[in-house]
Amino acid sequence: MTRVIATDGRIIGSRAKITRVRLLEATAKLLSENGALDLKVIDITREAATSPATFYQYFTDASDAILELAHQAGQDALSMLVHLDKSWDGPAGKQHAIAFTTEFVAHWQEHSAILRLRNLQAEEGDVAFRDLRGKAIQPFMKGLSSKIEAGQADGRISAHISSYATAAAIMAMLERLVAYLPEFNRRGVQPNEMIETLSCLILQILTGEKC
Amino acid sequence: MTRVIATDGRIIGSRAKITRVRLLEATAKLLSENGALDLKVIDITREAATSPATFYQYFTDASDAILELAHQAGQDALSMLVHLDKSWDGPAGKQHAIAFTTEFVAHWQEHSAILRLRNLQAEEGDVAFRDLRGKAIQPFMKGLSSKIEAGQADGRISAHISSYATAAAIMAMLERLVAYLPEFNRRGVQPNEMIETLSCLILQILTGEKC
DNA sequence: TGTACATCAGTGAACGCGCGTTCACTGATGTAC
DNA sequence: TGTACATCAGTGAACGCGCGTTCACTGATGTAC
Repeated sequence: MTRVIATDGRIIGSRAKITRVRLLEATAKLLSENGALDLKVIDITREAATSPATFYQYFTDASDAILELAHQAGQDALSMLVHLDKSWDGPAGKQHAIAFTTEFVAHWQEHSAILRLRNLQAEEGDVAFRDLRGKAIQPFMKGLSSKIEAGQADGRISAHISSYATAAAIMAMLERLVAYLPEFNRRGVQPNEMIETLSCLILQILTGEKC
Repeated sequence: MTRVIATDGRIIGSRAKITRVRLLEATAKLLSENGALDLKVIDITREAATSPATFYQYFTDASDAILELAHQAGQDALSMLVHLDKSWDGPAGKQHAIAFTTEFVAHWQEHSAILRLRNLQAEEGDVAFRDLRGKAIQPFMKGLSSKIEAGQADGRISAHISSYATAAAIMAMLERLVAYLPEFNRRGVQPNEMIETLSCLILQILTGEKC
């Protein structure tokens, strides 16, 4: 994934890789501190203590760097898929649901600035971001919808709902609920209470069992 | 809400109001066509066939206009609250759920560019947008959580989940699922199928009944 | 182990564009009599 | 009903800033012998 050639055709060695990473880190930092609307290449290079010309050796523009960050965030999410591979039936289901939810929420909290921007760009029609998002979400959608389909085959879940739409609804809940966390804080709802509730809902949707 | 005084202290008459509306419409149009990242005051005035100086008579800057649009969108959402005032118990519940879901989704589709941006700004810490969003969401949260609390009082819903977190989860689902609609299209999931599924899930969460 | 050369990596400094913003002005509309 | 004046509304044109982007250059590192 990491390109081996700079934008001007130079071959990138180990030293250059470090600089590139520094630029990416600076981008991520500014993104979460100041938001997407005033991200500037010049600020990134200031933050990374380098020069604008250097930035353009590694990225064609700011959105190129963001795309890379979004890609990395997507990769980082894959590890939690193990929780979807297991069966959530029976008493152990709750533990899996909680583990999955906890990790998903933590992942979104950690990468919130980038994931938010990725989604915004995707929704505004940027093809590169849309593809990236599609690929990042696909394994989750698959894991969730196969659980629903299994439940439908067993008759535990109503057969006339769309497994794909249901999986999307769960993803929507997970992705978006992180935005409510600061509000939860203000209202005195504890994070673990929120995780607990969310896990319950997801488990209920996926297995048809109340919890 | 609509201010009666221009930024330079002039009193705004009926003619000026029309110009102001034209500027707002132009802002909304550009926002949904080109996205938030390259919205420019100069483009807004070009679109509205007026001059930059005129824009600054009515708004202090672009985000001032967006704030106003977001406010209007919030007002526009209030009408669907009637569906939450009714009881969703019994066989009629499904109809109310579908009506509510349908209107909510339609509302988000209509104002997606602005609501998306409002939420982004709110999450990135802009106080004005956060307040606006808080106020817009509040009646929905209240309507949903009181349904949940009623269900908990009846014993139909587990008592150890947070009604607030559950309400937020439903809002999250509703708000975010609109982003999946284009993907649904591509996969051949019909919009009404999605509404149906979403209504089922919400009804199940709110009443504890499978549907 | 040292020297010469090739290649990798970084950047100073400048250019130019386009946007945000404002001011001083013109034009349009309303109102008093 | 017309005229004079006050007020509302709109804008041309300019300023200046700051950002994106590039080029030609210097400096650092690696490698051959």
